[in-house]
Amino acid sequence: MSTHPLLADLNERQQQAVSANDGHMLVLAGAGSGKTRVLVHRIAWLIQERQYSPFSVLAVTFTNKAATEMRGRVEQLVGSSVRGMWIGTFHGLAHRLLRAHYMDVGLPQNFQIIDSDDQQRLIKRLIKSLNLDDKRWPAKQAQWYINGKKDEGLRPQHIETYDPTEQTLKEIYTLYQESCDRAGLVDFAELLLRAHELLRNNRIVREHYQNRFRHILVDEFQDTNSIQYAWIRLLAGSQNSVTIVGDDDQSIYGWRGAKVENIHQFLSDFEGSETIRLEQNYRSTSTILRAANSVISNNSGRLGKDLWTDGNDGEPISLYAGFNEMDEARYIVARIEEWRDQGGSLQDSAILYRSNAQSRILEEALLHARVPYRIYGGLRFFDRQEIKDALAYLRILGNRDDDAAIERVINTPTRGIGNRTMDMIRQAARERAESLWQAAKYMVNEKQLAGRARNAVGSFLDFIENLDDETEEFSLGRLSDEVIKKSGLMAMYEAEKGEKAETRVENLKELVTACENFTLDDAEEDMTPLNAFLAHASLEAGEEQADEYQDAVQLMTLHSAKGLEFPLVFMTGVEEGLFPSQQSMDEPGRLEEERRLCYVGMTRAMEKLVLTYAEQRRIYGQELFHKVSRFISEIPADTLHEVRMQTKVEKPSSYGRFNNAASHESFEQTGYSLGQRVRHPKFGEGTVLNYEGTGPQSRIQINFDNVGSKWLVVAYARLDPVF
DNA sequence: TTTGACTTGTCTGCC
DNA sequence: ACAAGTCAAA
Repeated sequence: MSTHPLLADLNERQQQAVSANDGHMLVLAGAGSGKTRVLVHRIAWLIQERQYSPFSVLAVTFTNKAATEMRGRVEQLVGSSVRGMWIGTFHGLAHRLLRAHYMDVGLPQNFQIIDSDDQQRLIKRLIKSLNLDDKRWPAKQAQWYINGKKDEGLRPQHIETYDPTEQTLKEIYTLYQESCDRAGLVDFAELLLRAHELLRNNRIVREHYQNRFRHILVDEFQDTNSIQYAWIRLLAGSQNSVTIVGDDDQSIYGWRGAKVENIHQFLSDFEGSETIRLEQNYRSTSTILRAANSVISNNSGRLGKDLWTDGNDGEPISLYAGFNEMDEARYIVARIEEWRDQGGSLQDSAILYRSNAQSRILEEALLHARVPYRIYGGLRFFDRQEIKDALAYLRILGNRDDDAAIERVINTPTRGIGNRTMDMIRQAARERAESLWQAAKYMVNEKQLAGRARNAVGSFLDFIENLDDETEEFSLGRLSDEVIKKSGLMAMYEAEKGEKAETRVENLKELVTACENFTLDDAEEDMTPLNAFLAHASLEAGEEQADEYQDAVQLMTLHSAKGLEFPLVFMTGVEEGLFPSQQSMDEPGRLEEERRLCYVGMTRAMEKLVLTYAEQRRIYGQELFHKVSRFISEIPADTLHEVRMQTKVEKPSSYGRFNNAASHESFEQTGYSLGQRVRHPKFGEGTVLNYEGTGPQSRIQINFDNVGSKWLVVAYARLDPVF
């Protein structure tokens, strides 16, 4: 039997998944088992072999990046455009549904998406307007409550509670929702919830989509939350085929409502579904795989899966104990330079960290060594203060009732509309149940404001109206340019001094360029360019604008590394309190999630994995001493290789598993730790490289900056620590 | 109302 | 360490 071209180069299990008949399917895909490949080939199979129209396929991913990649790969396989196939993130697809049926869900046509930062500001303001003590009721907590309820599919009226604390939270939720509805604003959770309600309550709409999407495929299913799952169930109806692909060991979004249990739920809700396990790993060396398997085996309640590879052992995993975070960064840069000098490409290396705050030191070290790098995530382009200011003006032009945008820029740059005036406008808006814009207009017209404030507010209103008239015919690029200049934003940032202000000016200019280059894609033909651009800004936050073509080291959090692979991977800050994070140590479930995150990180590495930690680290401006992460002790000792400074002093293998005190051993023996900087009266400053013996007679090796490396007896050398 | 000095909370993560 | 929030002076 000759193999179908779409099945060539696939292993037996993969072929089984790709060529399965209609019906439900769960693909349990381990890290590096060719999961994306299977999904892409499956879609191509449906279109080419089974003759399904691309219109009948719905594919859901978690990131825009994954969606774009998947579409491209399917088109490549099919050999033609797959226009009409719906592929995107849950949020992107929900947005599309709401746009198409805005009237059915009671939204204005030009509704806008607010990000969690906007959301928090809005909530903070509402808490104040309810005369609640904002110490007792932090906006963050209320935000968490509201989003949590929305993720569960709950509206305020569904919540019945006798707990006074929750009653107040419910009150905030109610008021928040009213404000959003009035202003035409939709938060991330609301996108999903509204789209779900649309499908649930509107039979015509529901049946339309149920009849259309015969095949529904969901990637990263372990990260779906309740509302996303309910969404899938509604679309599936009783006749459509649902394929879910996931890995319970890579579930790392429990904190935002993801439920691994959805996998079990799927098996009981979708009767007769076939389960296919992909366990052959094509990515990592067997050493890396063995280590990762060993770590994850400490978790309980796994669906069970044994990853294997027929690849070679490769090098052992390196573990480096930095003296502090600067030393850790220095070591990483040195290893990357070594990799590059041996012919490796920088793009093939990635530095992963637990939290974004860790990136700064790494950046500095790379910058210093002139090694190009690229950061994913973190503070993204459209999240920047100056960009959000400019976008707020654009939003007001599109919709005067956008209270969040008005709040943001009515006095940015300062134009004499202070807190007192704003409080009066807010109060009027609340009493009259209208937007800030309308209330401001009313107060100016009815002379409810004192002379100076009235002038200030009046001229702001006029400014916006005039700007809108003038720019009616403008292209998006010209419009943004005009807005930035006429609003005084550009002048304001130009007047500020310092490097920071300069970047802000640059960013504003870049925003204009982004507007000039922006084009609507197929799915957005129903929108105005302005609205489409604003939606892009919220849903994608500007991933694509970095220079992808330069050969650069990749920096990102462990979370954003999911789904990616690199020949050389550094996992940094492997310390108790950092990774696993302090917050995760209290609840047992959270610790297992951290362990899965560790598993995700390790399995990103193809050839070489380097783990690093710092014995001393500055956090919140305080020097802290962390122990090495417990996850290190879960790695088999024979796959680990401990590196010490430039001399690569190795610990005898009899240390085997590391106890957490071992890393401070050198300090106890000599009073100095490896990597520490010291000053000698004659030789100047240097770094401790190695040590020998114990007590005052011990000798230490120091690499002096000016005179090179020397062995000195601790008792006689008059050394002073340098900090 | 604005500005600058001072105090306080924050560092998980993301669509 | 940094940013956001608070408070008093101009």
